[in-house]
Amino acid sequence: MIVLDYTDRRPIYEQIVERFQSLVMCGVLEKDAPLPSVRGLAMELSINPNTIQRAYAELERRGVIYTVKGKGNFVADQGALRRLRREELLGAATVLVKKAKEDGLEKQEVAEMIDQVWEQGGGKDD
Amino acid sequence: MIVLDYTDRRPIYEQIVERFQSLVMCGVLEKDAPLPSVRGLAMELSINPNTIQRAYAELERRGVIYTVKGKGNFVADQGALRRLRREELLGAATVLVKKAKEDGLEKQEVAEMIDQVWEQGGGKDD
DNA sequence: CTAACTGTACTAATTCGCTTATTACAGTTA
DNA sequence: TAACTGTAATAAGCGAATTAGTACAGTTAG
Repeated sequence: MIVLDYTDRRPIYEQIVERFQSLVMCGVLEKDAPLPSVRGLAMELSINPNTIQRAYAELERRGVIYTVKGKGNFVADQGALRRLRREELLGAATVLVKKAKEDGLEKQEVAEMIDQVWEQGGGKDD
Repeated sequence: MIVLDYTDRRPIYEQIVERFQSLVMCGVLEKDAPLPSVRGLAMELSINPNTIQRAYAELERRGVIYTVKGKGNFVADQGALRRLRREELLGAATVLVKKAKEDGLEKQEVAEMIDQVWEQGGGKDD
């Protein structure tokens, strides 16, 4: 369910955060579904429990999951998550626009590029 | 010409690389234009010459600039660069589209988002 | 109650990449 | 020759990420 990419420059706790966020967002993990235990997942990934702990703490801070001491971590209500994803989407759009402007492209050109990627790109509606 | 952002998580040598790449890409720096000297730019930015050196080495590796020992660094022919930036731009667009599809958005909605970010975002044409 | 799970907290040590400091060498040019 | 250019190399410092280890607290099944 979780795969680490050690060639990725981002820290692994951040990869874990992103990964669970995606799993929740796309419906694989539904509301109140339990996440792997801190120690269990650490064992499975052959990393330190502290690192999992850090990832879970961040997920809770973002409102993606909630914690019950002694029981575990569970997927939270998705209201906050939708807002979060909206922000991420805006972030991605901002990156793209920034690059495009740096290169002196016109808005029209970016729109065409989006159009092209949308059609060809391996997405959900294929 | 070069501004460092210490709140940016990326290393400064990478910021310098990106910055010069943009300057070349948008035509501010044309073919064979000289770049600031290693020591000079280091002085101006109050950082170590080694860091500039590293950035210039990377720019040369990418084919954005070329070096003449004893004389300086100069902007290379832009053929390779255009292809490079095009790829980066496509990458950013792909990330955006992927996220959007994950969230079940329509192409139209993404276009509107781009439009909005384009207008409000502090960009080149303000 | 006990054992075996859960999460939480904290400190020390390590590792790794970025950056600095410093020195030295080599090519160019006025 | 003097004052620029780039290049190379080593040592040191720093900070973030990660590990290791220990301890404490809540839950649950036997």
